[in-house]
Amino acid sequence: MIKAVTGTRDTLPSDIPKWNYLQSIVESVFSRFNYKEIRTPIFEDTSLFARGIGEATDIVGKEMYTFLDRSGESITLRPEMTAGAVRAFIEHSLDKKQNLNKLYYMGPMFRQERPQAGRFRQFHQFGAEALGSNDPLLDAEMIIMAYDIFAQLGLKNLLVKINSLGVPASRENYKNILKKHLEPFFEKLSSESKKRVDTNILRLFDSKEENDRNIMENAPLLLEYLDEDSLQHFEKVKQALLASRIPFEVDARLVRGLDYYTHTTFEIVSGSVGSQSALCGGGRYNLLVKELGGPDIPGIGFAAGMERILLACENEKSFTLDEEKLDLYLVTIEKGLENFSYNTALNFRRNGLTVDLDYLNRSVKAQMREANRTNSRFVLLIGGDEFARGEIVLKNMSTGAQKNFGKDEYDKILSEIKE
RNA sequence: GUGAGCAUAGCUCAGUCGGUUAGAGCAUCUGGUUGUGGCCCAGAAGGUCGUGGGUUCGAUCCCCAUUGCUCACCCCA
Repeated sequence: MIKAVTGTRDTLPSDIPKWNYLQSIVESVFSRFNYKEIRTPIFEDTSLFARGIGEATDIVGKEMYTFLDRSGESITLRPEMTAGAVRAFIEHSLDKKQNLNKLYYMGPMFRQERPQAGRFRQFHQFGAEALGSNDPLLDAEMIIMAYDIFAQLGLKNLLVKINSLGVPASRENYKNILKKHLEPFFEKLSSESKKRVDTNILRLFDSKEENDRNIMENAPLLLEYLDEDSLQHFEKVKQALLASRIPFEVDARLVRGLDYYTHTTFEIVSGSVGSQSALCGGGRYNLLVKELGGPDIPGIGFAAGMERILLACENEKSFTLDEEKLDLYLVTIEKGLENFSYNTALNFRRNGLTVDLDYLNRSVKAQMREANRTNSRFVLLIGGDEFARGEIVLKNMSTGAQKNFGKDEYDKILSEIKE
């Protein structure tokens, strides 16, 4: 048997309603904040991600689905959306059309990792990007939108964490201070952390090694070394969050994995999923647009993992959806009337009802069971004495009451069903 | 890439201290009025016990390998 490739999943008809529900909430929240949807290709030139996300990151280093196409181009399935959105923004000079572009997206992403609870190789994200303003209110807006979406889904067990990485100058300065501080402890660090001292020293705060954690416990924090502008920016973000009544905490150890972040970074984690608990993450990236060959324009964005969100919703039973119902099921009692039933069904379908009927030549009992199984509100019985008199019988499946109609009285039947 | 656990019917799982016809619940199908659902009752269908090899008179059960899944690490949404 051929099965879905490792880390990919089928979304079966029974799964679709909750996905649609999630998507409808995402769309409604984003559009109320006046974000416009953007769709970009699922694959891009490999160099876009190498430059945009950063060569040193795990995503680029070991997780991308990269291949040569038939003409020898190196192609990569998008592992995240920001790089593609920014590429499109630059390519179409969106900054020339309006000063601030507020964009959102939804779609599949690809990373070749070992699957785990809440992690897949093809997974889905929604997210937003605001390009063209350094206003801290936009930083807060991202967090508010994400939080509002989660809240509308009924999620409870959430924690908003924010931090600031400042600007490159103060960050470089701080990195040197941190490096000096760690020198006496260097030999005690885990081997992974030793490598990171040179490549990405901030990530040492992320280490789960007991020993590393102890060492980092007393390390100086970046927040203490931010320049004045960065501190003010961060302060305004916090004020906006306070005003929005979203609970948050400053986590000076929150360091995000992508190279392009400046100033604000944030993450919302759920206590209701497994160890992959980040439902969304994002931050400001004032250098990325320029890095990708565009104008010197600031940006901020976030991305949220839809599988993780739905997992949290299921574990918390945070919402329930109505059962899917049919308006009408046609039961043909008598052989030879199949065409009449079929055409009658078609007529009601064209009048906006959700209608089905038997295609398996089954007994009346089996047809009734099918009507029940599909949660049909009404059944139309076709055949027998009534049909010989020119009538068909409408049965209300919740009350069991039956009513006769002339077999051409579609309008009467329609209004009976619609009320 | 590393580690651990699991693999029996469509689904969720029993079970065999190695022995002949491998079970349950749910789901499916048929019947219980010649033309009426849900509940109930009766019955049916459905499994080469993940795959390959080994041990044995005999393996679904023990051993080895392999594949897949799950969870965790790394990292991330």
